[in-house]
Amino acid sequence: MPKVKPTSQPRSAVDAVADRLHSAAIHLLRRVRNQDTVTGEGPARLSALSLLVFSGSKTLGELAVAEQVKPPTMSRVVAGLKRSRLVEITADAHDARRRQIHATSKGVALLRAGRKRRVSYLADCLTCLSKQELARLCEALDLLEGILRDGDDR
Amino acid sequence: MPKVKPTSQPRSAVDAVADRLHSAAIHLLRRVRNQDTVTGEGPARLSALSLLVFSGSKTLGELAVAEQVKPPTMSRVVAGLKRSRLVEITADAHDARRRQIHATSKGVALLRAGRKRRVSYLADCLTCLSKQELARLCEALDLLEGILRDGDDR
DNA sequence: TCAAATTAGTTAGCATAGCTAACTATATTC
DNA sequence: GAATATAGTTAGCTATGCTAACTAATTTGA
Repeated sequence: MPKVKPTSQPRSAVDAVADRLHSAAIHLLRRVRNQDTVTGEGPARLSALSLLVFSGSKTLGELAVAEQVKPPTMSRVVAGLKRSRLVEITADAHDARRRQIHATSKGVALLRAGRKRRVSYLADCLTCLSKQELARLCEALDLLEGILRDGDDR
Repeated sequence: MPKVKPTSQPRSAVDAVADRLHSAAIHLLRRVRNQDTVTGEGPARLSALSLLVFSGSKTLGELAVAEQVKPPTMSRVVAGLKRSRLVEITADAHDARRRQIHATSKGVALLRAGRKRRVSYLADCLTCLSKQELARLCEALDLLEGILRDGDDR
């Protein structure tokens, strides 16, 4: 939920930026998406795998929350990853209902390769920027990341 | 396809920005996505409808190319939009194989309402930025939009 | 001119990914 | 120890992506 704070900006200006941001994000991801198809795994699986590689093993429920998806959906995503031997599932020591999910080395490798491909593609797009422009983009990312971190609760 | 130009940046710096950009775009859209569910139409339909509202009537093939999707996929998306009375389909005067697809006024209204909801949500997220920070984000968007415009050819 | 080739779209059938509802199995609470 | 709550799964729906194979219309060219 967005913070409801008294805004110091004229609403229309904020709206315009919001709209452009949305559109840019859509178009950017549409470009990048095609780079992922060669892995043979869909976006939901890659995203979940990415989380596992980035932040270690998680239970199914934790994954579902992190990916903003319902448990049955994540259950199937994980089943697919397991079928492809990209994750392993082990019992939780303290709670027999829970299942800990870990990326396998194959999973880590696949993710790294995919990430490399995506990043290379985007990086190629960014090489036309000057050093100064790149720094400007970086600053904006700092801001965005801050916004996206707030309200991780939802 | 990205332009292949001699890069003036150290590769690692560009890669890092590319990676952060990718991640920020994913998380941003994941947030916004939930705002769209209330329309009762899925993302592919909303995206196609958006194009129709933004740039007027199109044939099915044009829509498929613009949305980077194969014709059968777009065929079904358009069928869904038609079922919901968000678009109308008319015969092409010059080529009886072609079908011109137009947004209806209901379609325009639905899209505008959805856009308003999305933008409001994002704008709420952005209100915590200062005027200066917002301006910085704006500059970065100028750069991004430039990059995304190049190679619209694909 | 009319047969062949191309082009626009559809249909059928498969996979992934989202959901809810209803279930099983384990933990927790009283 | 019985009731309740929690973690996951299963079943079954929809939407969105694909390819292959089809129909219908247009264009080519002998």
